[in-house]
Amino acid sequence: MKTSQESASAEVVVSHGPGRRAGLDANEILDQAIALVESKGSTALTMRRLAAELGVATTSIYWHVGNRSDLITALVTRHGERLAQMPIEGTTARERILAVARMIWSSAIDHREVTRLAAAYGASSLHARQLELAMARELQEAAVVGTAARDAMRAITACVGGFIVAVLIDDLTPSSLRRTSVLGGAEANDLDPSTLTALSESADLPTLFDTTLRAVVASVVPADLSANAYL
Amino acid sequence: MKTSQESASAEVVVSHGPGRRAGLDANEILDQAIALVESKGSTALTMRRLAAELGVATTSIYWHVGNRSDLITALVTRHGERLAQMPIEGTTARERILAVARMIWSSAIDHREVTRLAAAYGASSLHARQLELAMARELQEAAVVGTAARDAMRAITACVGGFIVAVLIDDLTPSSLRRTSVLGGAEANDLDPSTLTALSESADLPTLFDTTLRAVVASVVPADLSANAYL
DNA sequence: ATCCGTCTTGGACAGCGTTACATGAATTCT
DNA sequence: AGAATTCATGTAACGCTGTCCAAGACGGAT
Repeated sequence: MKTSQESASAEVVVSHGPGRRAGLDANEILDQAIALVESKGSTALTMRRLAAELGVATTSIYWHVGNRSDLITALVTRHGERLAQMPIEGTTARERILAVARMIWSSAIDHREVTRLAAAYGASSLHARQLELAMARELQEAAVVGTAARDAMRAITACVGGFIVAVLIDDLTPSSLRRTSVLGGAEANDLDPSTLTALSESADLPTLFDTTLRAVVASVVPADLSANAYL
Repeated sequence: MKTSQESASAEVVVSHGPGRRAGLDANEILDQAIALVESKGSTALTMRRLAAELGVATTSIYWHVGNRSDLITALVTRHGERLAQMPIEGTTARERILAVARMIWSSAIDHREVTRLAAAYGASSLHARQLELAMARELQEAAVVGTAARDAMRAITACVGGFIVAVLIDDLTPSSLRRTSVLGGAEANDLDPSTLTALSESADLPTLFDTTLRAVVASVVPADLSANAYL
């Protein structure tokens, strides 16, 4: 409704400059919002609290960044751009693709609150946008282009996302319905006792992530000098 | 707005049980809640709306099922028990495990609103509890027990969950930040044009799910008469 | 000095989960 | 029978949320 697009595209460089009014900047709001989310948790991001943290009336935020939807979208986009700075290591194509997957995974865990916020809002793909583009580049380097590249990316990112929510859920759930107790405390059916005890303990997700994604990448990206993609 | 005593008493005059008190049952509340979620969406489940739908004061729900947390937990559990009724088909162990994975996937999509609710509350593993137990049984049939079974289940369910949220997100996102437009509308960098156009179209997730999970299962479950689990 | 576009504000509205308290009905006890 | 106790429900309120509206305050242009 408001002319938020105009101010956003205008890229106001002079935030505190003398010519204009000294006041709020959209970027300043987003930075403060990111800091608030990362320090106090994703559920702590409320318009009133953010405004109070900025020493500003609540409605000022609406003027600068619009909706709460718009706020989160911009926040996630801005934060996602910070994530794609690290270089990608690895010699073979598969290794480099796996490295990007690992980067998505680890950065999501390092900034789990922002990740949670993005997930709750359905903007996870927006959050990992830059990193997914990096993956597309690496896929292209491995001679995977077109619809094959799209399918490969979709499969890899789906599995990566699954592992991410697995971790994020595990340290959030009220521990009475944790996966471990949910499955471990099952009625003694026809399962091996060693399996039951194993299910009551949590798995080593990082190595499990590595093993599984190696298999997924291998099934989608042809080995060097090989042709066929699907097993 | 308030349904006074007259209308409430006029409706509840008939008693559901002979000896005991007439009135609400916890199961009745849960069934109505499930119906409400599946018809009006996961965000429509609010204590007041559910109470209004039952023709009851809001606090009655608190008396019967407690918190909103408890309500959702019980709801998800109850709904999850309905899902594990279909038989599992397939001859080889891998096929049967894949069939269970496919069942989790398809039932989550068929009841996507309940799935969404469970995911938002972090109770997805509780939702799929019965089906995951079925998978544990099939793994045991394939001679995968103990920690290996736990790791296999964790890997498979993580990937399944990833694909589920991929679908659930895609038909919820406000289409301006859909994955397709998010990635397709990227700044024209060093990507193949065919890849860019492919990224702007949505993938065929069902077949992609099948291919990917086949690879994951194969990497975790040893083939018949074979020994090694990991590729 | 006036006007106007930019920015900021206080106050309201509807809705949410949750609780304290009161009230009525059914069962049980005396 | 009548009284006491448990069970089930209703009313009203608290604090919180996102959002909008009308009205101010400031700076530059006319």
